[in-house]
Amino acid sequence: MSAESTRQQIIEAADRLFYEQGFEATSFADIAAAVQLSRGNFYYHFKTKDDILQAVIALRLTNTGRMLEAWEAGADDPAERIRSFIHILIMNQAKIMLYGCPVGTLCNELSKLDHAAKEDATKLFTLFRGWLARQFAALGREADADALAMHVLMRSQGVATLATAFHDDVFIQREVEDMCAWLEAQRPGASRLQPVSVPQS
Amino acid sequence: MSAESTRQQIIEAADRLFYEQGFEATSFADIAAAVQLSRGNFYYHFKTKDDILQAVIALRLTNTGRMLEAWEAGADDPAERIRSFIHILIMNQAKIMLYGCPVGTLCNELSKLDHAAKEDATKLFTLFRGWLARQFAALGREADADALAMHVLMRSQGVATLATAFHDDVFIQREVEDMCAWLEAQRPGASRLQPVSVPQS
DNA sequence: GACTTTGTCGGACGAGTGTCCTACACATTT
DNA sequence: AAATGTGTAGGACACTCGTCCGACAAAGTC
Repeated sequence: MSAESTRQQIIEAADRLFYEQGFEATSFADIAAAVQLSRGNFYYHFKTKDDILQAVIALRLTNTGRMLEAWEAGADDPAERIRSFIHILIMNQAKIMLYGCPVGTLCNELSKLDHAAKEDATKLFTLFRGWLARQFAALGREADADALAMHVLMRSQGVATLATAFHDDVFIQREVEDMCAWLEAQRPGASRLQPVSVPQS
Repeated sequence: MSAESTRQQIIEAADRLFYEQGFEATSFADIAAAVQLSRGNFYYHFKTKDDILQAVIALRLTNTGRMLEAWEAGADDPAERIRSFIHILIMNQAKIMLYGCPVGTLCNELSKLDHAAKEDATKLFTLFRGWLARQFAALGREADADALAMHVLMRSQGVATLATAFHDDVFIQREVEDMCAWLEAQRPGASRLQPVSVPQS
């Protein structure tokens, strides 16, 4: 097998395992078993575990960028694009209830470990943040686009954390709908007075 | 030193270290060093690491219960009590920006480890959830009290996660204010039409 | 055919892990 | 003074960890 494709397989397996088990709890042996390689052979592709982490973060940055481009190509209305973001909570519902948000949980773990790559992991958030802010600006909210972006990001993180703890898909559904209602209320054309945004039970 | 007080010291040190470093990343040796005990001596007080985790969760449940009682005693207005909850984001700002929410990060970690104690950790959330729901019910929102409680919990978790990633105290301040504005709008007496709830930048 | 490169294998390394045991200092009781 | 019980110390244990090495097979190059 070519070195490049083996390397890619390793990164993808590590990506999945870091998500499902966490970075520290995933050992070289785990990844090696997943791609059916000897543990020692790893050294040929990655000198250290941190190298794998860097590669995984780079992969996630690439994939995330592609996803954002696809959402942008898929809709002209900025609000519709933001809804695409919100709905990953539902699309990835099952995995989120098991393992949480891949970005949030990784950032949390690396922060606790005081790991050198924690700033790199935060770049994943920054990518979403910038994209969301651009959508809100396109929606006519240039002045507070970044604050609105952080608000959406905040909600998605909160939903993911509680969904993991309570395994409650009804909760996810309800909060996604509430988030979409909030989003509609952010259009500059919308009335200053809005229906009270309440999670319906 | 009495066994009871040594045991208590161990639990408190473990509580802090589990929060700051995470459960798995904290070793017996770390806790032993923190309370200046020999590592081997630990076995006298705790048979396994999981026992310490159980004790830490029990301690947190007790402390949380006490805190909730204090908030209840400190204000008659349910909204004021809920604000007490919201403001822990500001009171613990510094620690949250470093280590996140003690409850959320623990639940996330234990979920990934598929640890037996993950349900016990979730009880910490359940404690807050029930208390918040009772406050919303007292506010006159019996019908959707639990959904509102989850909504507040969700927001606090989201704020904590992003605060850890971005180390942004202005963001925390802004979201706390937005949350308090949202809270006021939940009073049954409040107009059906509300000012658009927007995080101010 | 000889030689180099590439990718893989099995295993060794030192360190650190959770767990567990024995020995001992001290206080209390008999 | 002797015996007992409590809390601590130090280290052994079996194991896993990340890291790293030397050997080797397959492929390509001269």
